[in-house]
Amino acid sequence: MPEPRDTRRRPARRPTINDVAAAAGVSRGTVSRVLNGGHDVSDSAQEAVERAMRKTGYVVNQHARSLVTQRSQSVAFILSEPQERLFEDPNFNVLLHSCTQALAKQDITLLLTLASSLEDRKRLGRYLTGGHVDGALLVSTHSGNPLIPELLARGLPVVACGKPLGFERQVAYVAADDRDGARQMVTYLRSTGRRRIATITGPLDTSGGVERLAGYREALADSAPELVAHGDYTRASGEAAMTQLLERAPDLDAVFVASDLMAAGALTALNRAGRRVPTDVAVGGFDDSQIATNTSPPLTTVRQPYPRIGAEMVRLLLSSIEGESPAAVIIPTELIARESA
Amino acid sequence: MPEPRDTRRRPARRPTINDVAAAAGVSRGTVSRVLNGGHDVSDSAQEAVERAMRKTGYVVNQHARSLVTQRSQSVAFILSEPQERLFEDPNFNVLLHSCTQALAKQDITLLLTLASSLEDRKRLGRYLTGGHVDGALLVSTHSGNPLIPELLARGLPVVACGKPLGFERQVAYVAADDRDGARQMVTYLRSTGRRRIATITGPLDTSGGVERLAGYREALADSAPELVAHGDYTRASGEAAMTQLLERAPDLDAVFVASDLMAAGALTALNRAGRRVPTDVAVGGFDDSQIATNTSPPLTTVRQPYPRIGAEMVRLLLSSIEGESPAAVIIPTELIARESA
DNA sequence: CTGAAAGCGCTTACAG
DNA sequence: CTGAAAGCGCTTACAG
Repeated sequence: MPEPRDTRRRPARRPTINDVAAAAGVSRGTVSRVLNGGHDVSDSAQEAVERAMRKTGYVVNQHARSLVTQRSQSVAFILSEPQERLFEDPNFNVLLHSCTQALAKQDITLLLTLASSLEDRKRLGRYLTGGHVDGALLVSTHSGNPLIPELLARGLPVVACGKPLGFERQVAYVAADDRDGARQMVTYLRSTGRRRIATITGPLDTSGGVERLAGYREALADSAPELVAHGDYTRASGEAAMTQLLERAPDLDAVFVASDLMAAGALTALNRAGRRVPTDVAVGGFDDSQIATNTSPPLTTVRQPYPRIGAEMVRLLLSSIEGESPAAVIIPTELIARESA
Repeated sequence: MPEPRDTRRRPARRPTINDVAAAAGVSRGTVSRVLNGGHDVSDSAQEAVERAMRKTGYVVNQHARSLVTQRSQSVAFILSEPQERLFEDPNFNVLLHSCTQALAKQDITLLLTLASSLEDRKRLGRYLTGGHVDGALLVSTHSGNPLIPELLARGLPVVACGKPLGFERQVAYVAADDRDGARQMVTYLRSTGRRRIATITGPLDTSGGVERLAGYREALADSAPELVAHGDYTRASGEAAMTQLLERAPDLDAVFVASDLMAAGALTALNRAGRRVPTDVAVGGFDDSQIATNTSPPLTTVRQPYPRIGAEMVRLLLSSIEGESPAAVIIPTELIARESA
């Protein structure tokens, strides 16, 4: 009969700074100095420590380090959206990428956290304020999100993408110039001779929803209520809103849609209704995401410079972690003309 | 002239266990016992501590706690894929969701980490082995992924989704029965009278790619090489592979595609080539993801039970954290007949 | 340039 | 049931 094997792994004791110090024949203080940039350390000591670290396979214990420095060297990227949206909307992808890049330069890890349900948000609040992260990037902020006041109360540095409605003064944020972008688009549509210009808005509890609608109204002498329909940034909502608009205002000759993804949905509805784009109806989007070039016809849209937005968010967050008070950065948008309008 | 305001926020000192102890008139030990389940604490002490915690706004410092318990109460969900795939493929979404659910029950936080570039993987390796997480869920594992040996060497508990090629014995994993699923599908296609059955495989450095191809071959008396084309699980690759197959074997009357997303791409190619599905060509997918019901026609496919896969992964990871040795779980698959075959 | 020492905020045997 | 004390693994003035 085979001897019963112990199936439990013995969790190997990790080498500590003491092991390294012993192996290198120096004090823990010197090892620590090497770990933290090697200032005030002689070449010979530096070398001995480095060799000892390799030999022992030393990896710093972040908890111990964080306990004294009060820094975790990581920040959270918080998506408080239903998970489906995260995966449907390429904007998140692009923003995530640019934030990761910007943080990597500072050797800070980005933790992606999802907070779809209320339950999730509670756990997340505890996690974030437990010292796990030095700050948070808040991505899609609907007004009434309970996470904001909680993080604020705990003093966690936060930077939002888009104006955080209700917290404009207290939370740093980076936003594209939504209002001006919408205005540019509508002005452009008018310049091409369109007269019955409808709009599909984003959710009105987000600044993107509110501001782009405001820009639309500003650019129009008179905006008829039947020309305004609402979406929630999903493709399906764009399709539904377009269908609705066609029923209410069959004579419309243009539509400004507050996101490319919704615009793609609107194209589907127009196509089904037999309207040609742009001959019968001109369509303008917003974002200039990857979608804009994949639709048929490709979308005329308003570019949100996400790489820059991400970089600015990171910059603001790091300075907020250093104690700077919350600032707002507004980044200009640009009209990109393609074939849909 | 207005007095220059100090724009720096004073980082408020967080209350510690000492503040709570003082406010409650007990020792730190007693506060700690309340924090850790309240065993061996009198009702009156318990109550006094709870009141003191509310009053002081106490939140436990996780670093201090982790330093002594050697546990972080969080695990990483590692996606070592280009970010685009994460966002394109709904499987990740579903798996992520089920893992989050399963972990939430244990009050463990899930950290989503992306490791697209080599640079990312290095940073991540450091992060993960620095004690930040108690274990890792490895999601899309191509053979040759350098993260696995690194995590292994550091003794971090790891569970993979799909057989981790090259590490089957050393890494716990959960996989659908890929081979049998493929066999079922091909057998089904034959049972409906198809004779020239092609396949579009997944990447051959993943177990899903290898095993589904093996199942396809097993179910066929003789498989001709011109009937096999390769994809990488993206939609575009499915479309390209189908185009290729139609050129090489214009007389094919069925195709088994190793993922629903690639199958959607294949449908596009078939449609463009004027082949009717399923009249001219039957198409079988794999996954039974959301895509399967959205294509036209809806896909006949093989269901991977992701909710169960996620739950099993979490179970294995937790027991691995407890010191259990790596196990493998194979979950049966099921044929779902719809209209494409 | 280097070491000894204090301290970060917790948990957990150990006595009582 | 409770307190005093040791210790988790680091960093950082402070002396020298």
